[in-house]
Amino acid sequence: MTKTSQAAGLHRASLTKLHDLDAALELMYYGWRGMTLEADAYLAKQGLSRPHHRILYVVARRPDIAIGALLEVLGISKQALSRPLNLLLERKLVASKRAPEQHRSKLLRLTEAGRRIEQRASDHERKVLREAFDRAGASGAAAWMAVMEAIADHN
Amino acid sequence: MTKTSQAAGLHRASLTKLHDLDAALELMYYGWRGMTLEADAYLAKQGLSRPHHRILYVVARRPDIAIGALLEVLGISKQALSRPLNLLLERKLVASKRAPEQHRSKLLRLTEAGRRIEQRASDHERKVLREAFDRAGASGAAAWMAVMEAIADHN
DNA sequence: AATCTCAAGTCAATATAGTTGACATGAGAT
DNA sequence: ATCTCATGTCAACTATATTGACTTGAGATT
Repeated sequence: MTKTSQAAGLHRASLTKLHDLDAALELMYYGWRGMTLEADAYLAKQGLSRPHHRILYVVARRPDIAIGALLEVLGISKQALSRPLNLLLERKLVASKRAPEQHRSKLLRLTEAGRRIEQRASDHERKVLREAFDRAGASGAAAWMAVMEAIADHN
Repeated sequence: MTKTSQAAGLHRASLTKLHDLDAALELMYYGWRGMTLEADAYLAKQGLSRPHHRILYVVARRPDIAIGALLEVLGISKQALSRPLNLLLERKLVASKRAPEQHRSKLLRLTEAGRRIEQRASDHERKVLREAFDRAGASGAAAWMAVMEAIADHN
């Protein structure tokens, strides 16, 4: 977890392009890495990682989400959720309470500390995007969004 | 590996946006998923997965690459490389030979079968990109590339 | 010839992120 | 009383990675 290593050689290795879309394909790969690199380093310093961040991100945007709904949004099994979520509960980054009327479900919310960590981690990612959008201008940013939507929603 | 599951609930969950860049941030996540979904399904049918594809992709574009150089490009440890690479060698998707002069290093190349699988897997990814670029037009595609480069090289 | 170095390979232990299956619990609904 | 439903937990497993320690085989150096 120390990650002092050569940070995955990722200076966009110079590979021969066999197809005209190879450059775009590689950009998707390195783009993901570029966006998450600093956030991951910050999270690692907190003893957390990507799955913890995903939980924090979703709970921040859906306060009082039930565990079942969280599982659906994240698309993982409840057993896979339990470890990272329990860590977040232990560290009091997430708080849970029973629903007042629907006493069967447990509702999740971020604590102040959880909100702070979520915000800082996501800020690292948004900073990278903001700088890229600033360079590209408003029209470039809009075009990027349109292309990404087409890719994301493809089928 | 069967992945018959509900494919990770990934219909871009409707989350409240706390920041104006949240939408972009989520698009990066779902974009990666959208691009790789079909390729991963194809690879799984072949009993392979992402790390195998990364190896095939790099070796296809750097014929006669040595193992040490491959490790650098991939940014992983040799122990992490050995399992997937050995599988590819066993299945004769990758062939290795000793360098003629520099007999210490082992040079890797794709076989015909390896080339075919690499091409098909990457084709799935390129298809998604091509459709998105077609919708966005040449200027949209260029803008996307420019933004992605800024994100990838951010550092 | 003996030794040093270097690329590659392998063994063991560990971490993380996920899976499925089986079962327990506690509360509401019938 | 029992059924259902949301949650929680135990166990066994898989895949992908890590570090450390060591071997092997070939070339280079002394």
